[in-house]
Amino acid sequence: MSDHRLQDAIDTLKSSGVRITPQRHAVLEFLLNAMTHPTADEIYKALESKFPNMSVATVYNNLRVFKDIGLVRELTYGDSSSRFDCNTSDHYHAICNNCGKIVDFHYPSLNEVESLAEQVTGFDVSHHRMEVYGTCSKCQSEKAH
Amino acid sequence: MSDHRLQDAIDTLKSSGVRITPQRHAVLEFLLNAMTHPTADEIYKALESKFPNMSVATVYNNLRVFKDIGLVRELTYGDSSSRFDCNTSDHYHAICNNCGKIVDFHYPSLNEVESLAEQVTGFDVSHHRMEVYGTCSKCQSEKAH
DNA sequence: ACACTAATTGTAAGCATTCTAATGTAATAA
DNA sequence: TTATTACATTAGAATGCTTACAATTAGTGT
Repeated sequence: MSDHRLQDAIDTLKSSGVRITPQRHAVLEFLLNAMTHPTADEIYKALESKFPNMSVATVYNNLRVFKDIGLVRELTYGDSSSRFDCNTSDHYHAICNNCGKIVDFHYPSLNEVESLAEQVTGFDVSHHRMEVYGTCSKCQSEKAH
Repeated sequence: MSDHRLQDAIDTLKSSGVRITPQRHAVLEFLLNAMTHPTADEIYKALESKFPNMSVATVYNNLRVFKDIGLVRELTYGDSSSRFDCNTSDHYHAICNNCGKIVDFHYPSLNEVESLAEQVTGFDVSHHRMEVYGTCSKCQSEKAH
């Protein structure tokens, strides 16, 4: 299932002239299989058993490469470190104020907002971002006690 | 005009048991009059002629106080430092990919999104955030040349 | 296999933000 | 008014994330 997405991503990289190194492959594979939206450090820690000599810089370098090519999105919330999301299909995020959990959800794209913003601000709008914040179901039930 | 908002803000602070110090007053006043969404450092630099001995920590401390009380919102974008917005009325932001300019715009609140997200994710949603990204009119005309 | 060039590594450096301990100051009650 | 108390400010150190750098290593096309 994700083999397909992985192969597609590798093809995209190759056609951009990017070399496929073992570390790069591992970071990409980890991101594609991740159910969460990991930080650079989480990726680094997850791969250090397989690549004991890998540098944090390598993780950051590769994330930047993936981002520039459009394979991953960088998510910046209030907390200190960025998170990375390789799901490039249109979706939004719900973020728990209590535990930080991030859940994806789908919603028809807000094209109207973009076009209204263009009229009002004079911008040439390329994309938008939206998140909802609240309490996840787990934290809700824990608070009930 | 902004005297009114300033006085309201001060009243809110007082009723929360927060003391009005000269530095605090200055940070608040600067934010209320700012047409932009300044960073902590921009506030610090803007006030250093009036308060040569003021510490950066004071700016951060006061911004946190204002934020906790709900007088300002912290905006975290991709760039390194947070920006602060004292316009608590419902509005959204358009951000220029080229020069970083931030322009406010109004749009009917996206309540539907919040309620759909609640159904799909099981979250108890408190609020949402949205931005559109693109090229501002100034950068558009500069690129034309 | 060779050569070319990009990628990785380890560490240092940069930057925004927070922490700490000492000092200062506003508000309150005696 | 004065003493007390709790909160604010200050300066600088410390933290944590991210990037820069120079040297080494290793893909890739021929």
